[in-house]
Order: sequence, then structure tokens, then C-alpha cells
Amino acid sequence: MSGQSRIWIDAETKITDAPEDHHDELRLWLRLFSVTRLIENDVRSKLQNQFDVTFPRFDILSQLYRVPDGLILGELSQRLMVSPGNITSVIKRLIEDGMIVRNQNPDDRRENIVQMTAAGRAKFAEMAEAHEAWIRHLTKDVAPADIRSLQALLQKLKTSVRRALD
Amino acid sequence: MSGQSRIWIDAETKITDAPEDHHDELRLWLRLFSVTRLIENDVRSKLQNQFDVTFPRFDILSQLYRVPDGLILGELSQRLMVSPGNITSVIKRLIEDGMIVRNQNPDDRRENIVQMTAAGRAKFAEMAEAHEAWIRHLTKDVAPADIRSLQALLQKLKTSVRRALD
DNA sequence: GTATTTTGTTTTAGGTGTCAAGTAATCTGG
DNA sequence: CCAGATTACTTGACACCTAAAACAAAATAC
Repeated sequence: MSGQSRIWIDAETKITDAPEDHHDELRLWLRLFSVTRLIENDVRSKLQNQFDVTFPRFDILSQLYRVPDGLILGELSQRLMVSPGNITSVIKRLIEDGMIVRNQNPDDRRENIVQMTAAGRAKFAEMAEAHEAWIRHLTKDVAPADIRSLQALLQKLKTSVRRALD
Repeated sequence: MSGQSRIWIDAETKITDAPEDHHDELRLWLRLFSVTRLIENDVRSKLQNQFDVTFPRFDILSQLYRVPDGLILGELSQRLMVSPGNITSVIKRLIEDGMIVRNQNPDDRRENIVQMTAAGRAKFAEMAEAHEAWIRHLTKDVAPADIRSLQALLQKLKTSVRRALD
């Protein structure tokens, strides 16, 4: 076997075993970002057209729907990963729309608890059903096993990111 | 082998083969969205603090950096998946910053071509290097093989989404 | 060859996003 | 207790973002 051949095989082996270069992580991020934006744009426009609700409001409602006792504004801010200053105005509009109510915690008057109204729950239930159907439609050509793999890998990614952020 | 044992094995097998329910796709979307926002928030704040540049501007610069001949505003809008009306104002500010220049296409005076200046390229090169390092740091606990799997699966997802959007 | 349509971009109105400074309520150390 | 720190939230300034209407240039139709 010539030195030349040896080198060539090694190169191939390396490509098969570990085709990653230093740019793989960046490419992953770009792809993650672009597919997320693609889905988000579609969901956003459908929410607007079919339910006259914005994506951020839907996002807040999703959180509150799962917690009938309501959430403190700060918790909402953390769960949605948006700034506290942002929550204030969006909440105000949701209250004006009659979707949620806001109450000061008597034990700590700094805290404001927001929770959905019955009307809000009813309206949101419709939206949530449509939303899930849209997502199923968008992902219809992805095999169930791939869906689960993606979930698991995204969980790993999230864990890595959270650890790095500490 | 007892019937009891058989049943138990079947149940396990089923869980392994097809644990999906109708909510898997939705859960995938929620996870995708949340990990993307997590990374995006970190990148956004670092870009702001270390380079005094916003994420959307960085996004535009990334595209232009790869195309030295420049891009028409509409192409930029499509690639970034943002509305045309949005591009206008962000581009205006990048021009004021001296990062890019804008020229009308003499062959079709409706088209405006934007491209980076030499100064813009130099500044962006620094940002891009830092950006890639941040991403590598955030993903450092994800195995290289998982990075590649994620890329591939996200590509499948993107293909499914694009097909569904037609 | 003009009228009509299409294409590329801008403008406008309104909602969402950040950060930083400000206010109010609570907690804590002396 | 009570001054200073901390916590929860709001406000204000500014940047993005979209949809829809407006505009200008080019392509098409007759």
C-alpha cells in the first residue's frame, strides 16, 4: 500500500466518521432560526386572519390557559422569555379585549396576578385547536420517528444552551 | 414465557416503536420555538452590548457579506423572510451607519441594489467571528453527531413546511 | 402606442420588542 | 423601627415588524 493511498483512505475515513467542521454549529443555528421563522410567519398570519389575534397575545393566552389560577406578571415574562416592560402593554390590551383579568395579590401588593376569563378560555380553545391543526399540517411530511428524534435532540440542545448561559 | 410477561413486552415495544400521539407535532413546535428564542435573546443582547448592532441589522449584513455584488431589496426581503416594508427602514439606518451602499439599477430603475462597503465588511467580519464563537459555546454540550442529526432533521422539517405552504 | 397590469419599493398605522430609569411595596440589618 | 436594599411593575425612548395603501417604473395587451 502506498503512502499516497494511505493518506487518501484516512481522509475518507475522517469524512465518514466526523464530517463536522467548525462551522457545523453555526449552520445548525441558521437552519434552526430559518425554519422557526418560516413556521412562525405562517402561524402569525393565520392567527391574524382567522382569529384577529396577534402571535404574542396567543403566546400569553397559551400560558394562562394551562394555569387556571393565573400567573404573576413576572412569571409570565420569564416563561415567555420576553422583557417585563413588554408584558405590561400586551396584558393591558388582552384585558381590554375581555380575554383576561388582573388582580393585585393582597398578600403582596407588588404582585399582579392575571388569569383568563371564561370567555377568554372559550375563545382560546378554538384558536388552540386550529393552531394544532396548522402545525400538524406543516409537519405532515415528517415521519413520526423523526418528530420524536427532533424533540429529543432539541431538548439536548436546550440543555446545552441553558448550561452555557449560567 | 407467561402471558403477563408477553403483554408487558408488547406494551414496551409499542412505546419504543410509536409513542407518538396527536400532540407530538405541537410539542415539537413549542420546543423549537422556545430554544430558538433562548438562543436568539442571548445573541441579540451580545450583539447589542459588544458591537452596538441590532439583530435585524446583523441579519441583513450576514446576507450581504456573502454576496459581494449585492442584492436587490426584494431578494433581501425574501431571504430574511421579513416584509418588504420592513427592509426599507433598516436599510436606511445601515446606510447612515456607513455599513452598506445603495444603487439604483440603471437597467430597471425600480430595483435598488444594496451592497456592503469595505468598512462594513471589515466590521462585520469581527462580528461574525464573535457570533460563531457564541454559537459554538452555546452548543458545546451537544455531541457533533447530534449536531449533524439535528441539521438533517431540521432540513426535513423545513422541506415539509415549504411543501405545506404551497 | 396608449391603457392596463404587474413589479419593486415606500409610506402609514398600529402592535411588539428591548433597555434603562422611575415608582411603589416589601424585606432586612442595625 | 426605620433607612437602605430588593422586588414587581410601569413608563418612555427607540427599533422592528406587518399589512395595506400608495407610488413609480416596466411589461403586457389591445
